[in-house]
Order: sequence, then structure tokens, then C-alpha cells
Amino acid sequence: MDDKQLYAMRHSLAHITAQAVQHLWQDAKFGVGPVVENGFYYDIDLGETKISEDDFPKIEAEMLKIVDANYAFEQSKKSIDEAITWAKEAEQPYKHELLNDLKRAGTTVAKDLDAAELGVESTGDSAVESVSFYTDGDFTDLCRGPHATTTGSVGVFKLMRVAGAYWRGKSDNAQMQRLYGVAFQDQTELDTYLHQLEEAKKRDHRKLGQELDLFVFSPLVGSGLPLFTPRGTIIRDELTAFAETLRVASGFQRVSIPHITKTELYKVSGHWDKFGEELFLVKSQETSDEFALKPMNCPHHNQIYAARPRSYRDLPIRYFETTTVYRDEKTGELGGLSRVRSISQDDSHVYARRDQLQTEVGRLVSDVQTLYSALDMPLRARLSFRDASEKYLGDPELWNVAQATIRDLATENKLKSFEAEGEAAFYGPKIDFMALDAIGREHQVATIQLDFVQPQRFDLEYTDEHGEKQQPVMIHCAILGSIERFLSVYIEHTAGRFPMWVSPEQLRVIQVKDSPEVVNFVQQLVSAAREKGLRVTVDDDNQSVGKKIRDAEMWKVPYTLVIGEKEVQAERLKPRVRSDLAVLGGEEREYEVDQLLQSLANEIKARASKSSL
RNA sequence: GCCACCUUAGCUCAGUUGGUAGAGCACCUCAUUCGUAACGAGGAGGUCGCCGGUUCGAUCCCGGCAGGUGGCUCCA
Repeated sequence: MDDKQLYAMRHSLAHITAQAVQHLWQDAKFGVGPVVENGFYYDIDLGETKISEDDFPKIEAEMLKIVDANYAFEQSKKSIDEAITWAKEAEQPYKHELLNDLKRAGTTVAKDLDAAELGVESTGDSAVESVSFYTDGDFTDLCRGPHATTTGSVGVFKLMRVAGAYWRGKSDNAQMQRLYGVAFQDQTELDTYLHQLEEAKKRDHRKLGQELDLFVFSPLVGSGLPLFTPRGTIIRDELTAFAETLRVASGFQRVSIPHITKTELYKVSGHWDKFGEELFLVKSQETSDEFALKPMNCPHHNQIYAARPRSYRDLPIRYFETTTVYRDEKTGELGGLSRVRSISQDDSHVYARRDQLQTEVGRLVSDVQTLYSALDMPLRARLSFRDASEKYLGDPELWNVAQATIRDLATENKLKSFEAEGEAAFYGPKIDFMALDAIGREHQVATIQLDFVQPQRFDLEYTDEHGEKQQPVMIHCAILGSIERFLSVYIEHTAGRFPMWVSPEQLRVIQVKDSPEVVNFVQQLVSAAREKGLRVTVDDDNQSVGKKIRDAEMWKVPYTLVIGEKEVQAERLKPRVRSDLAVLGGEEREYEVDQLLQSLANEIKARASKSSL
């Protein structure tokens, strides 16, 4: 089965879903029902009636009846006026609205998917002449197709969930119920998909964060405000330390700023107008000044740049800092570490001359590549450029140069990339990096953004070789991005089996007997391991060895040593190696004590290259 | 912020058609001194998320709030 057939199949199922719902609730009003990844949905307005997952068996049974009836999908055409009459008679206000828009403007004003859904025949500017309908059995819907030939040939499906969705995606419109389903060619493919969902659930960072004791939330502290435990903090620190090492090597200087500022700062930067609602405001009891928790760092960093006169010889000036910003995200949008209200960033700002852009952006691209290759995550870059609209600020010629530069760099650095027109920020083009995780999902992570606007707003300048004042270009870059979000991605990527250098606990010593000889040996082993810089713990609980081994496995500790009388006498150790590491080359064999500790210490140092394991 | 669903011991979850609750794991004590994924016995642990209403009586029904989940909208 090719993609086209699969598409037609899923699309037909969207119709069948609506048809089944209409059989069950005669007064259902329908929105649109497109194909999405792995399946389809249909937006339905049932007034006061709420569909719940308990209704799914009922709806699915009705759908199967329609499938069994094996109705043919038949296309017909109506003139736009006939279609409007049809919508009126069928009491379908949403279809009616869409058809009216079609008649008036030739396209619907809403998303592109509307147009694709509606059977728009003419793509020109002129009003639409005729529209296409599909009928199967007792159900007719405005639709361009294509469809399966009959309702009997639509593969296997399963309704997954019901969710609220705004009519035409606008939050001031009526909210409809969106019924989601997945559909595949056969049962095996559906089972595979459902199995993948289970796998994804197993590595859900919220679950692993709980199981591995990495972070917690407290209702007293507030939602979207994660608290990192000692274990979680080690992971954070290791990852940020790595990113910081790259910064230092690239000539960045660390700076440090307070977490609040007078709101005046954002009135100058322009963020107040655009994002004022997402600021946390802070009141002074002493002065009349209004303060805000910083939602970004650039305006602060700009003040450091602006504090002295700068020469063209000083540039580029590169500041970096790992720090937290605060955004009053809407509560419904928060979730785990993926979307939080205290966002830590490995943020940086370069102030550069135009002729330095290429080198500076190139260096950042290469730092991003270094980090993600060390973390075993393939990257894809989205080159986010401007489109023809008016919303972009700054010198158009500078835009052209910058976009060309970005394009060249992508080629030079052999970046897997694609261009996205209209994705640029209003202040400049950017490169957004997407990382591919171990189960094939893409996540937006690092970002490099050129900024032509803030230097102007803040009157940033330098003196060129002719004594003239010039404006620098700013480059924003975060390699990890939001560290919280990155952790959510990385925990799921590794499924909690962190590489040695990231692991909160690198070596666990299981003490078998508490005889003085064994205790003494373990103590010496632990201090020797600490001297080598290993994070080591001892399990001397009064439990069976089997139980302690199990615990170490559950905590996903990379290396475990069982120490009893045998080891004390032989002075040779055979570590138990976490299975994924063993595959990579950490073989299970016997070592002398010093030899083993040295080899583990080497593995930590080798974080950036797997080959040296 | 909007829609739907959810909240019972530290964790995972039973349960009560309205008469104030239970398991497994974890924890503590005792016993055991063990050999590479769970030894055993006993104990402690709960204002059934919070506030209000209905009721003789609410963990259960109703309302509000908080927190969570899935979406929508948004994302400097």
C-alpha cells in the first residue's frame, strides 16, 4: 500500500467516524475531518452532549457497521450556491460558514487544511465555482477526496482520544470535540504502533523522573516549577558543564546578571508590548519602581555591552551564562519538564561586525554539532527565513546577506537542513536545530538567531576604523536550549540509562558480609574510587545479594561490584556492567582494583567519544 | 486561558450502589550473613487533594478551588 492509498483510507475513516457519530447523535454539527500522522480526526459539535472515552466502543461498533455495509464512496459536484443550500438544509452551520467564505474569497481564511478539505477546485483568486462532495450510504460530506473505493476497504482503526479543539483553530471561536483515531493497513501495523506508544510511555520522563528520583513538583511551590533532587542536579550540571566547556573553548566570557529588572528595560527592548502578559511582576515595598522577573537575558547582556565604548578591534564580544528565566505560561500549557515556568538556558550573545557573521555563526554551528554528536543524537537544521510579509524589521540587505550566510554555513558544515520561509523571528533569521531521539521522534533543541533589532533599540554601537559609529549585529545562541526541556528529551532518549559521565551514580558497591575484613576492603575501595573522581555508593543493607543486584538494575547504575570474602582474598574484581554499556564494549572481565578504577575514570573522561570506551 | 478526564499510604493501585478504608513495593523492628534481578516474620504509616453545600451521616452526590493528564490556543 502506498502513501496515497493510506491517506485515502484514513480520510475515508474520518468520514465514517462522522457518519457513525451522526447515527448516534442526529443533531451533530460537523467541522472538518482531516488526515494527520498515523490517523485522522473529526471536529464535532454536539452542543451539551460530551463524548467520553466510554463512548468509544459504541462509536467504533457503529463505524464497523458502516465498514461492513461496504458502501461505495461516490463523488458529486454542486455549484457553490447549491452547496450553501445543502448546508442550510442539512443544518450544518460550520460547513455553511466555510462555503460562504469560499464563495466570497475563493479560499477560506483559516488554515490551509480547510482548503484541502473542502474540495476547492480553483486555486486562483476568483470566487469558487463548484465544490466537490462525497457520499457513502446515508452520509454526504463536503470534501475534495480522495477516498477509498468503498467503506469496506479502509484497513483497521482505533479511536484514541477525544479533546477540545477550537473551530478553525482560533481561541475566541466555539470549542468543538475532536475525535482522534489511528488507522493502518492491517492489524499487525496497528499493533506495532500501539506497542511503540507503550514503549514511549515507558520512557516518559515524568515516570522516569519519579522512578530515578531526578526531580519533583510541589503544589506549594507551584505548577511548572520543577525542583531538582541531588541526582537530577548532577545530570543538569554535567550537561551544562559540557556546554560551558564548548563556550569557553570558543572564546566566550561568562557573565552574571540578576534575575529581576525594572520593567523599563522591556519597554525599551520592545518585549513589554509583545510579551507583557507573560511577565511575572515583582513589587518593591520601598520604591515606586515596577520590577519583573527576567523572561530573557539579552536586554541585561546588552547593558553590559553598552556600559563602555567599544572599538571595532574589541569585536566580536561574546558573553555566555547558564541562568534561569521566568515566564508566566498559561497553566494549561505546562507539562512535566517539557514546558515549565522557570526555564534555565545556556544562553549566549555575540556582538559582531557584519564581516564577522560568517565566522561567528560557523563556530556556533560547530559547537552545536559537537554536543549533539557526543550525546548520540542526529541533528537536522531548519533554516528559518523571512517571507514577503511586512512584519520583519531591520535592513533588508542585511537580511539577504545573513540568509545567504546561513545557507552557505549549512552546506559547509554538511548540515542536514531544510529552509522554512516565514519561520524567521521578526528581528532576524535563525537556525533551529532538531534532534532525533532513540525512538525516532524529533525535538527542537538548539537555536542560533541573528538579531538586527535589539542593537538598534538599545543604541548599541562600536567605533570603526574611520572613527564612525557603527551598529553591531547580535547573535543569540542556546546549545541545550531550555535545560528543563532538554532534560525531558534526553531522559526519554536514553530511557534513563545515562552514559557513564552523566550518571548520577556511576559505581555501586554491594557489600555481602559485614565482617571487618570485608567492611575494611569496601571502605578502601570507595575512597580510592572517590579519589579517581567516581560517583560511588555502597549498599550495605541487610538484604540478599540478589535483592541488591535487582535494586542496582532498577536504578540503572552503570557498574556494580559485589564485594564479599572472595574478592577480599583474590583482590580481583568482576564488575557487573549495565547491558547497554556491555554492548558498547565495557566487557565483563576480572580486573585488579586500581586497574578497574582507572578504566572507569577513563570512561568518564571519554564522554565526547564513544570509541574510547 | 479553553474543553474533557483524573486526584485513596512515600510509590503503583484496589474498594465503598452514602454508614470514616485495603494490597503489593518502599520504610522501621526482629531473624538471617547471604554470591549476581525480589529470603522470612512482625510493625508503623491515611482529615480518601483542599474548601463549601445536600444528608441523621459524605472518601462516595453537588459546587468552587488547587494539582495532574490528553488536546486546543500560545511559545521572545
